[in-house]
Amino acid sequence: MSLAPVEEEQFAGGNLVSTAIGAITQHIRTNELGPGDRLPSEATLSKELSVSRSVVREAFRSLATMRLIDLNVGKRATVAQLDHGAMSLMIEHGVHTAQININQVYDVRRTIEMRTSTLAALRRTDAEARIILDHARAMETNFADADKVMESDLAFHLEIARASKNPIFSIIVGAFQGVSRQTWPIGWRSRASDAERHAMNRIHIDLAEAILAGDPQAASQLMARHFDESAKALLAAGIA
Amino acid sequence: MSLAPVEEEQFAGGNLVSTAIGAITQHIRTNELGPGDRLPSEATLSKELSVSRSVVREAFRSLATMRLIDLNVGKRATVAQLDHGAMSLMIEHGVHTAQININQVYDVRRTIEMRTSTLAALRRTDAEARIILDHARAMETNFADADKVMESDLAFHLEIARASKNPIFSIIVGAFQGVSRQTWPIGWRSRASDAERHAMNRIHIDLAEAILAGDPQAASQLMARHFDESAKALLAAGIA
DNA sequence: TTGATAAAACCTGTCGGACAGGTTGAATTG
DNA sequence: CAATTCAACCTGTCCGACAGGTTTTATCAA
Repeated sequence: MSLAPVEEEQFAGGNLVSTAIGAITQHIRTNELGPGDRLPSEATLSKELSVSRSVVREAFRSLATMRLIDLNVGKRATVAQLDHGAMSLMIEHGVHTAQININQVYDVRRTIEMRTSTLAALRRTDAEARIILDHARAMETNFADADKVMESDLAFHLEIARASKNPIFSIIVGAFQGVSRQTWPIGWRSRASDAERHAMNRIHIDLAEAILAGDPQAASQLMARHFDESAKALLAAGIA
Repeated sequence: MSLAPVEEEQFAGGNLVSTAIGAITQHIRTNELGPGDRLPSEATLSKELSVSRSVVREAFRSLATMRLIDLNVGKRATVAQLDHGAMSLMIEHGVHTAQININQVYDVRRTIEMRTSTLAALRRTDAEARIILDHARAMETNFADADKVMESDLAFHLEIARASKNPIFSIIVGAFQGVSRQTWPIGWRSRASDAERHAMNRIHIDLAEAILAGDPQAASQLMARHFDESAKALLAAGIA
């Protein structure tokens, strides 16, 4: 329950905040805290670590930004549920600072999502299969409204990741949503005709049906085809 | 160059720190800053955003913890290079709070690394191929010292990711290193005999040679076999 | 003019204190 | 015993201060 003084922490990163972060994560582990469990107050940690409240605050805030903990006014900090927020920021930062390009994002997504569609076909509940199919159909229903099509598309991919029952996949797929929102309209516009756009929606529906039918092979193949086609569309738009 | 006052920021997350974080990332984007470029000082941002220095500090610290920026005493903050630090913390947090289990980690790694080995076989430089092979051989050379074997193993996988020339893969593979360090000894011990351990090393060498030979198919197959075998070893140890 | 040196200005890390609200739990009261 | 009230906590934000480390400027000598 008690935390070791700063001097004994192995998490040293030169500054006190790093050690505080180490102490807090250590606290979570040694006490086997889970999502929702409450952490010590800033004042308590401040005393136990012999550092100022500012240091503890910066540590807390850092962990909150990474979504490891939740902060609320008046309430104590709590252990947070996994969330793609931190990874989203990271990916977007990489793209905006020219350290990552769109093709690389597509390659990762293709790799990951071929797997999520396989797993979804094997593990999805009936309810999940229905939701996935609904999203696919919504894309066709709202064909005229590109924004709605995009949101359904994103929801479709995320729901497949959820149905894979592996939270890491959900996080990764979720992390790319921000970037995808920026490139999606380009791909949509760059398709030569409405026929091609309908064809894309068709693949989504076929994929949803493969998952509903519990056919992992077909699901995976369709996902691959979807990405290959999208990459081609993006290439046509000059994103290479 | 100038930052909008807090009131106009769309990044609102209820607290001022979130808006400051938004303003800073926005600044990086609109000014197209890249790794190494300097950011405004805390005092400057404090004035421009009309918030206290504490708020700016928490924002900076948060971004530094996520490795989006680098902080140094006396120096101004700079844009950072991509790094798996943040994702590592996230994954470890997920594992320690029972939101992620080891099988899920293995599934993601298998999925990702089948791809990195494919790409490495296609894109590796000769120097990279040699380094990968060296790591594989080091595992056999240091057979008696499990710790050294492990470090070579980890370096082997990370180098393959690097050779894939997609930084996102490097980040993801790197992010799992912390967790792997904890499970690796279990897998090593759980193998029935030294013969099995040598067999595992053999796969690594074969894989390195497939990458050197530029055979993506073989590389990918060997990586898959490696993970299937490791999963079996872990299963034998009761990690399921 | 130029190049080295010293000083000033700037910057971050940490501390302490202060106050406005929001939250929680305990004492009080009906 | 239940509802209410109040005191104790707690977080969000601000301000001021000071110890070092860093960068720029100014000075001075060659």
